[in-house]
Amino acid sequence: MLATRSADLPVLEPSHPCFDCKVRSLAVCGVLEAAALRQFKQSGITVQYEPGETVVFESDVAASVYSLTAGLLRLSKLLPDGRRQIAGFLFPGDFLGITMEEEHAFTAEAVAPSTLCRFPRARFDEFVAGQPTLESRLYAVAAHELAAARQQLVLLGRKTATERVASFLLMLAGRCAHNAEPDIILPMSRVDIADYLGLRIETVSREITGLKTSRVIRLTGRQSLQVVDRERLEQLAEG
Amino acid sequence: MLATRSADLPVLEPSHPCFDCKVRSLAVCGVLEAAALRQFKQSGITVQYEPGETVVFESDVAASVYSLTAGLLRLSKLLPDGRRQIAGFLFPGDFLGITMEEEHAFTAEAVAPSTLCRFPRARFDEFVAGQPTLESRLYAVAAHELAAARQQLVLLGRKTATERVASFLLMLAGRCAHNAEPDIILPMSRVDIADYLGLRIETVSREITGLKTSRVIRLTGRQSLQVVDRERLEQLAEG
DNA sequence: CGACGGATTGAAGCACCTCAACGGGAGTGG
DNA sequence: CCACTCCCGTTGAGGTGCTTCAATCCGTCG
Repeated sequence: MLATRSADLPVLEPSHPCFDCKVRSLAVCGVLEAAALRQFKQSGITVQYEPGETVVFESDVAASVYSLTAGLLRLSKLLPDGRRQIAGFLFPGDFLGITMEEEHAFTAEAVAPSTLCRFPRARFDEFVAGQPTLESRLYAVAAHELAAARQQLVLLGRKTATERVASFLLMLAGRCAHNAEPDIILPMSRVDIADYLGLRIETVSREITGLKTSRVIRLTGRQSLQVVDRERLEQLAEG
Repeated sequence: MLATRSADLPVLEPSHPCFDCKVRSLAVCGVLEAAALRQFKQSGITVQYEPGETVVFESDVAASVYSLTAGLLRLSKLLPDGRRQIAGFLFPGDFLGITMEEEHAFTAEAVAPSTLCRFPRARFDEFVAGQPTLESRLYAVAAHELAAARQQLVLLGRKTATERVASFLLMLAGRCAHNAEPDIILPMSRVDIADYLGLRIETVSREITGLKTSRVIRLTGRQSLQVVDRERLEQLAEG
């Protein structure tokens, strides 16, 4: 697990700019001491985006990096004829801006209303250079993202529609595991799910209906469902 | 480009253990000074693998990291029923072992006869902690791999068979660009190509035949070909 | 209420897969 | 030197899983 153990998290004064942050233990900031964190936070600002708004655009100069504190982003790429692939979703605590290139390779858009801490890239790099723990934390985040992306390669290259949807629901279930309520929330539209799984929305819809019909899941709303037979769902996800 | 500019490469004594290394400028080692490099090299050994041999196995404990100096590796994952996805190929200069997990997530096997420098993970991590330039170089490598993996997500999720094969040939062409001869070498079998592109070998074969028939490429051997109409190939790759 | 956007359902098409046969170069052995 | 085999790649014919196109449903909002 990437999250810093809470025992390691320095306690902050109520006056600290990050005092209220709910994702500090998850975010890269979690490795910083109170003083360093204050300095870090002061070099950035908080920004908000509404659903559908673009945070960074593919081929934009990568002038800033971001830490997502609330909401949900999607990372996507568009082919010339309009086909779209979503490379991943960013959840609170995730970092946006892992690149050594001049330009962003993917577009980042808000799926839900989102709050981010934005840092000028130059200032960020400079700060990182003086904070070895932050640097190695960034490496860990990059390694983690790389493993996730490669796992997704297996899904897109070799899994059937049923396996893809089952894998996706399990991934979301993992994300929701900390919740008290048993519902899995689908914060994104069917179009986003389809573009993430390399399917069409009709296929996603049919697969979800199929899982419902075979009593593996139960729909509790258009954006929420419950896993009835977790074991079966895991079997389906692996083929 | 990730390669260290040759102007930055320290000149080595003929007695230096890395004097003969052909990929130092490409590998992570490229950022080390002669003395540090000597110390680094001494903490590892050189190992050889023949085609088909396994370097690391999926779910093996990640006890070592490697730098590939010659040959070709494939990173792959097997589903329970035998379906296989290749997540990527490692070329000389590439680094094997970007992970913060205890276990490897993918199997690494030799495609061609391969030579690697192997370092015990603990010793490696320790060394890296004392070499900030190496640490940031590793981050750059991870970021680069991440971008490549996400690019491959687009290919697997949204591209047609023709587009996949065309993209693949262009990738190889880029790898061979430094060569004097105009031939693109396909160092891996059709099976490997198919498992990398999320296709069947029959489909790969048909697509290559199609490109040959439409005079976009010319076959100069089973493992080599020439690009006749580069522009057309690029159009085909993008849809 | 009607209109709208997102989701579902249905029917037909097609890109790629599956299964099967064939080809051709490399190695082997007589 | 040719015959044989093996392995890998190619080609062909038929099947299928997902897509495409189209209609319908349903919750939301004016």
